[in-house]
Amino acid sequence: MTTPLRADAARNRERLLAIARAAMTEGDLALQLNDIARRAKVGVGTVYRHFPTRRALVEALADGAFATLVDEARAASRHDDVWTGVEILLRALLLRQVADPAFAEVISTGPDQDATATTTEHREQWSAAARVVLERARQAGVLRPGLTDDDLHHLVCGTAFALRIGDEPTLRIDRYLRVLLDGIHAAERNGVNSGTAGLQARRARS
Amino acid sequence: MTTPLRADAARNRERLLAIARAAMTEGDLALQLNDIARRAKVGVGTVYRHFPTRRALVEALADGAFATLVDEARAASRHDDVWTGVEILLRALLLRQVADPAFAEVISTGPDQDATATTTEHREQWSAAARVVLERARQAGVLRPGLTDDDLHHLVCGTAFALRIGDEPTLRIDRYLRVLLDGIHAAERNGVNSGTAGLQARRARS
DNA sequence: GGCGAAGCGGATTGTCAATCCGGTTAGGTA
DNA sequence: TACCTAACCGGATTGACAATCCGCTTCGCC
Repeated sequence: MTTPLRADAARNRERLLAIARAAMTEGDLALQLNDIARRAKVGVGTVYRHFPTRRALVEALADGAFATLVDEARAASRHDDVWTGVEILLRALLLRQVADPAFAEVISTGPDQDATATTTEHREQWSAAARVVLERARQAGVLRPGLTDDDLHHLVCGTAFALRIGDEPTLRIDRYLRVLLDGIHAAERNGVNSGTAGLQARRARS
Repeated sequence: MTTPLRADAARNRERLLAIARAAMTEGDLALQLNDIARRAKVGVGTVYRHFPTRRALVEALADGAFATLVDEARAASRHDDVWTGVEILLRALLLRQVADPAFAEVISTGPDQDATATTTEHREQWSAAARVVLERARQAGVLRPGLTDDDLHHLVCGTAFALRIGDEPTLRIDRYLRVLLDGIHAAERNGVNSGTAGLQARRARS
């Protein structure tokens, strides 16, 4: 489909990615493309040829993390315990975001027009794998009713955002994740499978 | 302390705020100051005199909502039922953010150097009022142990973020809030006050 | 070692933030 | 009313950055 990159081009591409990753990791979320070019000792044109837009660069940075996540999601769907599968799934989605700011940016914004083919594909693979895990959980009645796949996706992204505010995100991961998991677990309330009843009862009170 | 504004200055200030609010409400989160100036038929200089930085303008926009929130927090601390107080408190924090993007931006970023005096004061009043509600809840044992005031603040901001992703935020407010509230409620798990034990047991499993 | 396609660089244009200062106006005083 | 000055206004200007464009260079195949 795409002719393989010429040697020098491939070299430059890697160099740019490496430098962009470094910049982003050390906190420069703005990722000024001119700046990246200068640091990479490369013309601006080269940057824009490889990554026509800032978003394209960020997506390229996120590719690795995204692929890993898809694997983790598939592994989660194979886990014996249904609920544990959900925990693994959501924890993976959260950890990837904490570890990789570029990935966090991509995953917590809607699918973009003119997104990379790779990213689009990853996105589909991810939601397919996640759907399996979550649907299993719904069948087993361990997932709070009324929550869509998208809801869960958003809530995890929200949790990642919560971690980004304030210091020492990594120390708070488990705490926040626990809150989320308990919030979306059905069986935790009123003994067994309370289903919608529990939700309504509580809602009426507030 | 500050000499009262001259008539024309006050007029301009109000006009700028009105236009900025309109711009932000209709989705222009970038808030380009030159653009605001043009729309208000005013020189750029005027904008920068009143609001030395973009952040200052956003804070000014958020002032009203922030004041309201402080009132709501104080009301929550006077509520008979301790847990209901918590629900009211966090729901108010969430609703204000959904309703007012400027406020959302201010509240979900750390206290800024060179922040407005008003904003700083609001921030203090808010955390004082919130502290009362949350401390009461801790005493009563209805709040999950191990969560600081800041944690709760962050989690609500995260929930607001989750709502901003995707369509129809308002329709999802109750659902997401319910998840959060159940996640931070202690008494919901294992009958009564499970305390840290419940947390540890579940953590060990995952 | 020659050739054409692919890649490169950086000058350039356009946009917007932010500053600065000469001109204007409000509103108090006589 | 007429005057005065501190406060305020406007927009030209500077600077930073995004994004494009095109003449030159390099790769790698024949």
